[in-house]
Amino acid sequence: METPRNPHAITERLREGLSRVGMAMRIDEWNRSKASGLNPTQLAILTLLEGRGAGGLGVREIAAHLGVSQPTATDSINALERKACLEKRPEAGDRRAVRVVPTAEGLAILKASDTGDGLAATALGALDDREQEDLLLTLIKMIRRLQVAEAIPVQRMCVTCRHFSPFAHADAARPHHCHFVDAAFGQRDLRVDCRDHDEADPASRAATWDAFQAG
Amino acid sequence: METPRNPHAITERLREGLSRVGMAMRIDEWNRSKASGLNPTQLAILTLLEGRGAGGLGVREIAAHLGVSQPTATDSINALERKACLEKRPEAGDRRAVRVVPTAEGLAILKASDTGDGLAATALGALDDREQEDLLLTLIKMIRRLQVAEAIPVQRMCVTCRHFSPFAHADAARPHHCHFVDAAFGQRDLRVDCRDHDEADPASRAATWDAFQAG
DNA sequence: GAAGAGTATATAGGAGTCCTATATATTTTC
DNA sequence: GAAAATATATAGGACTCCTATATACTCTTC
Repeated sequence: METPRNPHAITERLREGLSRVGMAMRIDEWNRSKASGLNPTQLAILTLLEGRGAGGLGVREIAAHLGVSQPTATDSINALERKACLEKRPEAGDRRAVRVVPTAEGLAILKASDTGDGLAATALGALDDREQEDLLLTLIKMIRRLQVAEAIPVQRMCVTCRHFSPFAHADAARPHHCHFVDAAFGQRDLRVDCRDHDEADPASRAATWDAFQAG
Repeated sequence: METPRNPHAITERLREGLSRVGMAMRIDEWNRSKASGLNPTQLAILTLLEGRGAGGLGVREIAAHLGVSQPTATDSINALERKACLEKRPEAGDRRAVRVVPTAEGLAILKASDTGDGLAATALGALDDREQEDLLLTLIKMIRRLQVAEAIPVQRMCVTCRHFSPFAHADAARPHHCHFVDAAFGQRDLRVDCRDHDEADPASRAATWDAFQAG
């Protein structure tokens, strides 16, 4: 595994590459934020809350999903509350806790700011269908590893969902099955953040992953 | 291309996935920053300057590489200057301009903070050699597209370098050649940010890329 | 059933990021 | 040599982000 000079591990170069792509995504987020009056962190919180239903999330959960400290999450939640984009509701049965729920106003701003194009779209546009699918599987693997290591909260991915049956069908284009919607779907349709996600228990998560990998 | 429900484009899910991995990398950067006393942005600037030699970079260039506004770059450069991690030297021949150069102190802090492991390493550890190589190629494609679109400054990648000859050798394990070190190397050794990079002119960049893609 | 331990959130305090708009000092161009 | 362009700095302001700690509950345990 000789390299031209100053050998770096491939993981180091992958990190560099991911970081460049990440930079483009940050620029996208700022552009998106200009129209809305909310900065990227605030948009990230609303995005997180969107589709989690009326139950909302606690402050601590939001912090974990954003990868920031709890006081930082409180800061940003307060900023959004001032702007009437969300509200804190008392949690029934625990008077210390709070449920953070987006307002209709907040969801409208979020929706309006979603242009759907930008630098991330440009970058992904360099890839053909096959490469996109491979990238999706690669990212899912990486995210799952982070979950298993308990470095990030469980994401709402198909591969950790109770409703997911990998390679349940013979059809190579649509081998998987989702019991929630009771329909077959393909590798490229795997979800990273599905609002109908229902976390499976650890044992069946592991079994599902094995079946997914073997398929 | 039916999906279980609420069909999202695959690009949307890829963006989500990249964003999760990016979050893990941000957490890494904060962890790294704790020991050093420099925050992630400051470490990013030093990383950028490291290996660019005594010539350094201008404020505007640094801003472009970080994807932030010029005043923001000035802010962070000043913070680093206060901490004696870099200095601003007058540019010979242009009295408006400045060359930002890291100090030995700054480089030492940078080096000391580089643990080499962390969440990014964990995530990448879920991949086998083949997947890592594919991911590297995918990222290079994406980054190149962003460069071509002039969304980000030219990165110091092999595929835009004057010294790079793609598929110059019959050896499938080491098909490429670097004229700077005059050695053959493989796909998985492609650089994302090589300090010996020498940007080729647009015409030969395009020709090199075509040859690289065809190979 | 009252300490004590643990958990959920808020506050305090402070450095620094990040923006837009604008000022200052030079080059460069016509 | 005036106007246009360029390189950086300043001003002003909203917030992010941290650590440490306070406050208010809830759960455990003797």
